[in-house]
Amino acid sequence: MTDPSPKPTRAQQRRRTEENILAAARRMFADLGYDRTTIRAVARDAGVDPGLVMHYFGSKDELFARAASLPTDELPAGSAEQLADALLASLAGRLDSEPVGSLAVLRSMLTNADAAERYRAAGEPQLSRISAAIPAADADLRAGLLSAIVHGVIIERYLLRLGRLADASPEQIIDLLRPCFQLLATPPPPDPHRPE
Amino acid sequence: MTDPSPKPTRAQQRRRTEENILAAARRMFADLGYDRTTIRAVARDAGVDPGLVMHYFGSKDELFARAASLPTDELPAGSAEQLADALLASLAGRLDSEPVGSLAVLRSMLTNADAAERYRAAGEPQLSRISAAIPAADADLRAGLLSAIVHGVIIERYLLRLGRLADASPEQIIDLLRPCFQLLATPPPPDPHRPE
DNA sequence: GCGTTGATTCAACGACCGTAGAACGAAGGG
DNA sequence: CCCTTCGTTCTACGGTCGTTGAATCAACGC
Repeated sequence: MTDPSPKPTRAQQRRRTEENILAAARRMFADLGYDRTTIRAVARDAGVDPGLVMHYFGSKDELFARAASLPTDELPAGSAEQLADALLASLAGRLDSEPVGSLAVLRSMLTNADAAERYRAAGEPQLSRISAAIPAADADLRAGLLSAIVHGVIIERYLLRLGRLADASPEQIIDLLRPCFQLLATPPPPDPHRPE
Repeated sequence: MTDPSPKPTRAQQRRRTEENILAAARRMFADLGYDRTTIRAVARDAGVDPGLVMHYFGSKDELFARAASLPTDELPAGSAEQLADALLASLAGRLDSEPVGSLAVLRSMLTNADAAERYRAAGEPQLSRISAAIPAADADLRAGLLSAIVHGVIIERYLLRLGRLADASPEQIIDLLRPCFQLLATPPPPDPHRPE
């Protein structure tokens, strides 16, 4: 039989430890933010020497860049309503599987300019996608508000842990948010004559 | 004539420097967050010696406590609709006069447990006030969402500076948000028989 | 087998931080 | 006028941080 774990080859072991370090880093960046996360603590958490972290990742900044690279959800093309629903679905996904990666960026970006830039770069295209789909003059603003709501919910639930948002079911939250999203995504039909 | 500024008395000078320090601290805590704000930098910004900051405020924590003490807006009693409007008005106020004080807490609370506790303590009573006024079984959750939206807008506008939210007029934002707030504050009338 | 590579550790440097306490010097009360 | 008060500065300590470079030692190619 091919015993899978008698002696990990050197390359395997290397990748394994590197992954351990990255996992520990993600955890700490999400919990503590960039500044309070120390390379020494990450190394201790991963069971290795601080020097090794430097050897693999070069610097704390690069470690953060590697740890906080998050796959951006792909938004499908479609009408504004469909886009709003997709946005809600994406939020739901981030709500029931606590997104350690994006928490790391969110928590860190408020004190780390690099994290802020990274997040802005990742978020802007989605923002303009949404904005483009909204048939209104203030589409940009509406898209910004949708984004603000998503961030507000995530921050309130995972970072501030305020009120009942922390332990509500994602479905409940989504259900309450859906009408708001529809309202923001689809402005009242642009009839040229005033209705009253 | 009573010349107001030939020789400031000692007490006056003392209070003036103390106020300078507090102003510098508020600015830095809001811009950089708790960790990146150093007593040395605050002192430099205020034009005094770091030791003086310690002498006046005792510790960095107490300096933060003094700098970040924010007057919580009083929410008037009333129906859920009125409360939602009051909440919107409060948000509008915080939107057009950039609230350095509350930014300091908001930015710091994500990495400083003390700031988080302070903010939670200040926010909880308002939350339950709102919750109590909403006639629905999920009032707590609805209140939490209202709070999340407020925070999301402020964070997106001042901290993340994402999209068009950063330079939109408060009135525009409020107008778009009002229907959402009404929707969340006043659930569909509880008619016992299903409408369809 | 043997020299080499590479994963990993160790010890140390310089910088910066919060904080403490002594020292100075002018304002204020008697 | 002198002595006290107190606003203010200076110097220094201990600690932690990111980062570095040499040292160690097992895995690997030939």
